[in-house]
Amino acid sequence: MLPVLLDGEPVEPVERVERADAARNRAKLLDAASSLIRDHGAEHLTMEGVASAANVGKGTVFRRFGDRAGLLFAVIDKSEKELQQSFLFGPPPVGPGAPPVERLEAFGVAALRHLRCNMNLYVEADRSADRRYTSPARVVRERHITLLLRRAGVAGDLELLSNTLLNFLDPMATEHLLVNRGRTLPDLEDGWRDLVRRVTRPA
Amino acid sequence: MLPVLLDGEPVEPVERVERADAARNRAKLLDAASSLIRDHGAEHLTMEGVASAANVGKGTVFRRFGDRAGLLFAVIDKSEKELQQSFLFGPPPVGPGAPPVERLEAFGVAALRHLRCNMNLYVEADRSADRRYTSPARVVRERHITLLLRRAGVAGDLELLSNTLLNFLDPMATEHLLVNRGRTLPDLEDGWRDLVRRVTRPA
DNA sequence: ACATGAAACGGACCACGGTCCAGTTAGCCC
DNA sequence: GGGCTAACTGGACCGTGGTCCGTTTCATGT
Repeated sequence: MLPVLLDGEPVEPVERVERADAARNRAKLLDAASSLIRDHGAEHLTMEGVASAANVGKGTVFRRFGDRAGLLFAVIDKSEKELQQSFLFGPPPVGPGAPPVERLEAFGVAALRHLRCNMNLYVEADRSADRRYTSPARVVRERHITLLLRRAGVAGDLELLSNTLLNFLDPMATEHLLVNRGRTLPDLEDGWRDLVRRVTRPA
Repeated sequence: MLPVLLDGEPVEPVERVERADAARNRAKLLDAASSLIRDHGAEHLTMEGVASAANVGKGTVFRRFGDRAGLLFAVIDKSEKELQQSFLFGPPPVGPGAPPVERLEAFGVAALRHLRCNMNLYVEADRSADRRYTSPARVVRERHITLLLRRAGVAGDLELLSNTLLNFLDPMATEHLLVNRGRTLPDLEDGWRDLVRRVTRPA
């Protein structure tokens, strides 16, 4: 019995398991990509390069990851998940237990530091991206921020405010400030805390 | 007498005049590009297409405009200049004469409406861009916002605050909210005014 | 074991952005 | 006008992201 499809919703409840060879290739490709990135930098990663380093056809890379951004996000995924764990379930102040505004401040600082460690990877993933605003990572972050804002009793259009805060942590924006403007990480951390306070401050 | 070059600064004070044939080709190319964009949308503009529509070699397009983003910015330039005129020299509240916070609010609203009219062009120009943070248009806007914040007596890191405000007006971010999130232009205008108030509100 | 069909594979192929350089031309000085 | 040089030109060329489709491989039912 198939599930009933009510309308044109982008349903995908099937969640087919990946065939063994496919899973093997996914792992080989992720390994190859990580190595290449470590050795030559994400900005020099090419799809053909990954394919041949993994002894696999180019088409396979695209079939597995969709496009270059997809591959890069997959490479990022592991460490991104760790960050998510820390702010969803980890110890305060970034995890649950601290007051919402404090958590918000801590979240941004953690995100900035995390970003700093993987800067070129994040920048590269964001570059070719319509995904920039729809990546699962971003969605999770946005939900988190929105929740904290609500808990902090902030009134107003929380979706827009969340987006504004998230944009402060945007990889390319951050890189621009650090590289082209000579700002430092502590500058940005202070800037984040200040912004959070301004946004959450009651009228 | 040449100007003295102190060190490795990226000096470019020469400002050579463009040769007559070069100027003619620039005009032909801009015309061709505008037509193609009007007829088929900026997202389908190709450099080769522009070249052949203007009866000119592909190399010439790149020589004149550097890259695709450069060409798109050049096409945008005229209307962007009009916007600049309005907030630098036009009538209040967007131009000089109104109190700074009011001008800031009016500026964002004007920028959003302007953006809305040329959405795909701005999005396309921003897409392939490291220029996103260094385009002359952005620099002018940032100076303007910084100035208004200073005049409004806002304390804090004005560079970061300006960037935050500017990012709210980012073409891709705006498009995402309008298209993927179903927000409306008035939503965004309200969001901008609210953000300005939060940012400029004294501690 | 074997048949069968869906999923995965690989690499030829295409489009487009960007580079290069040998040949041409505009402007300037005599 | 004639010669000189820097600027301009065009299009062949390259690298890379992404598609396509004939072939191969896996999983499952019998």
